[in-house]
Amino acid sequence: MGRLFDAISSSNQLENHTMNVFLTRLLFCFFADDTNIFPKQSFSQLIKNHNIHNLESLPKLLSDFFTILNLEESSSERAKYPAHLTTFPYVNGGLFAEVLDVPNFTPRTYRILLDCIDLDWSEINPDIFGSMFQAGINPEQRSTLGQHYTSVKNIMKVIQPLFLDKLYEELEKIKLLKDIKEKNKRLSALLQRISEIKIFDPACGSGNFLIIAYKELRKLEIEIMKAMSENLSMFSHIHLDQFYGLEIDDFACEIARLSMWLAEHQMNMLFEKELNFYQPTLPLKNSGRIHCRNSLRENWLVFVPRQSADDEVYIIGNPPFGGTNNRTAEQSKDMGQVFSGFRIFKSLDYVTSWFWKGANYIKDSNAKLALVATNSICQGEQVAVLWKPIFNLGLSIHFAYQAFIWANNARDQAAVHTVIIALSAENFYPKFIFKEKGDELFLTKVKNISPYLFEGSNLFIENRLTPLSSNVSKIYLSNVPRDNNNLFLEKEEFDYLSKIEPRVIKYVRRVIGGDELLNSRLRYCFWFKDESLDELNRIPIVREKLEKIKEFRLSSTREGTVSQFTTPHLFSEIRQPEKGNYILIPSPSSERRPYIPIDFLDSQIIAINSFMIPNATLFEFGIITSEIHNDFVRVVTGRLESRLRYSAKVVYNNFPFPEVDDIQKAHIEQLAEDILLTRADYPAMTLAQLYNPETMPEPLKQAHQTLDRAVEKLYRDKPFSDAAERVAFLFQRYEELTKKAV
DNA sequence: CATCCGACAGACC
DNA sequence: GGTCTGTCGGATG
Repeated sequence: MGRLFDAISSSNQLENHTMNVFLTRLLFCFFADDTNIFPKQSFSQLIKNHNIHNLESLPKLLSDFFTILNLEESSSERAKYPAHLTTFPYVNGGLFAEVLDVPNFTPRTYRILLDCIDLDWSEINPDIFGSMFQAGINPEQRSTLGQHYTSVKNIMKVIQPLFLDKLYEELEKIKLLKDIKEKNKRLSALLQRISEIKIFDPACGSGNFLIIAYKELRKLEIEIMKAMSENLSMFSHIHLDQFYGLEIDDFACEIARLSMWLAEHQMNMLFEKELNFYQPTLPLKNSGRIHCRNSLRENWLVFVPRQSADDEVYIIGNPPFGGTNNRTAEQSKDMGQVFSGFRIFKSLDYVTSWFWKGANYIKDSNAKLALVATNSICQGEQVAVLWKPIFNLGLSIHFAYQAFIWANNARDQAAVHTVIIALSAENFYPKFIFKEKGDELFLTKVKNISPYLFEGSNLFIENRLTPLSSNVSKIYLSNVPRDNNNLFLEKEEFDYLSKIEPRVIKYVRRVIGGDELLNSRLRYCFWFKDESLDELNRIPIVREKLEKIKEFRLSSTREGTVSQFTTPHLFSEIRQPEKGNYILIPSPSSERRPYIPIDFLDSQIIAINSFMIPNATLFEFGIITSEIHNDFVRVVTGRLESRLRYSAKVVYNNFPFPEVDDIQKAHIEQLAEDILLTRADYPAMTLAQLYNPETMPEPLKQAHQTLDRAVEKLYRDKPFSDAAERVAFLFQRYEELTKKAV
């Protein structure tokens, strides 16, 4: 089909929309041929019978053919067309309403068309073919669309807990009724109810969510009808116009509409098979209320109107994600409109726009929402910014899927971790937290779901510039080079330079980022702080590197970087401690480790990609490496996919350190030192190996556990039973401390 | 002026 | 080609 598209567009000058509609019509006809929608005549024959030497008349034939499909069978207009066309039925549904410029066919494109016709279209699965098709057609979308495609499994995670499970529960309850009359009455009422449900996907793409939701409601309807013993309805009560979609891409929109018809036809066939009532597919009804619009610039109430606040509306979908560095100018403008009136919002992901608009749609109503999102909206700096205003609308999270790996057809392990979050104005009890571990699914019923998607209060940890706890050392982000790697030296280059240009060696320092710290890698960098640029430029090797840095900085889109082209010998940001030791905390670091590995370093060693606590004490080391601190990190910190990304403003500065006297402090310091000494017993192991759960030496585990218990005891005498209890305790402490501060 | 993030990126087996 | 785990620099507040 991609070949057909390429062939047609290379030999024709058609508008995008025209091309999209034309291909959609062809697809419908292929499908109609193979599934008996065209009972008397076949489109394939019509095309195949056409004389290949007379291709210039093909557009006229197709154009007439499209007109016929748009003419009611009783219409006198039909008589004006040849007999082999008028045996085709009236299709309607808007698919053939528009008068189209039909493209010309070359012998080559005609052959490709015949190849397409010969495929078996009856087997196509409308829930997935849209995305496949779209990816195959649109060159610039070929690379990205596969990633946005939502599998049926993932769609079910959204719609089952949102409404499907409850409807089936209701059906099962009714089935148990003894009184036949009452039972039938209740079944009719349920039928009526599902015929009034509205499903809305505000970023519907090619319609996956709408199609699956439609099919599932039709299946439920069949079950309801089977349970009825009288007044059996002979037709389906569920209509495509209960399904609403907004989609910015015109082609995706056309495909979504088409897919809804295909799904309807398939469900009609199932309906007939299960209940023995024939459902005519033609003429097509309104194919859902799917509009090609920028969802974020529209008032959703106009597209999905409500008779009253009691209407049963479900907003579902998987809107696009886009972090601050990954948005188009247009998308940033969208966010400006959606979050107008917000003082801070630009650090939010693009996907949160749909949450905020959705939250405003469902507030004070019976409408509910469940959307897929990147896990970053429930971690780190975004949490307070987004969830505070949402909860202030009187909404709560009534079910959630904790972060899971996004699986798609492109790659098994996708490049993002996702969550599913459902919001409603109704305060359900219990609320459900779903957690996937491998192939297993765990369900916890809880009283409240925190914005971090754990059981707990609606407390948010806000960005804080200085430590909440007094008498704690300040933490700093490490140095930032912005040098395009020109100030750095690997071990080999360092050795080489030592030989050929020994006068630069005095400027070289060891440099440590997460990688070097954890894996004991040796890496060096030029540290030209306090050196004269003119002097440095006299050394050819250095001069060459500095030229490259100058060029790199000048080409940056970041103003601050550009202005530093005059100081190419310096790191872009320098915060290196002048003397003494500092604690280095890598960011990020694997979540598999029971503790984030941290270490003391000499100030001569330059830090990058991490956090530094200059002049830190063993006490601070002990607290940061303790289990309770790591528990806190796991809940609140931002993550790189699932990796823990330590942070200053979210984690360290908000962590309620325990209050201690000198004796208690000395005790912690001694236990912290024990850890360092135990590590030193394994000089051949890297920190990554020492803290790998599979290779962590038993004595080191012991030393940590001893420290863990001692730190816990500083908070309260009674031991905690698990991480959840420790974090709940810390949150409470945080709340008290922040209240006091006001 | 300092920090957080990545519908990732790149190394390693 | 899976699997594992952290670079780097822009945008932001």
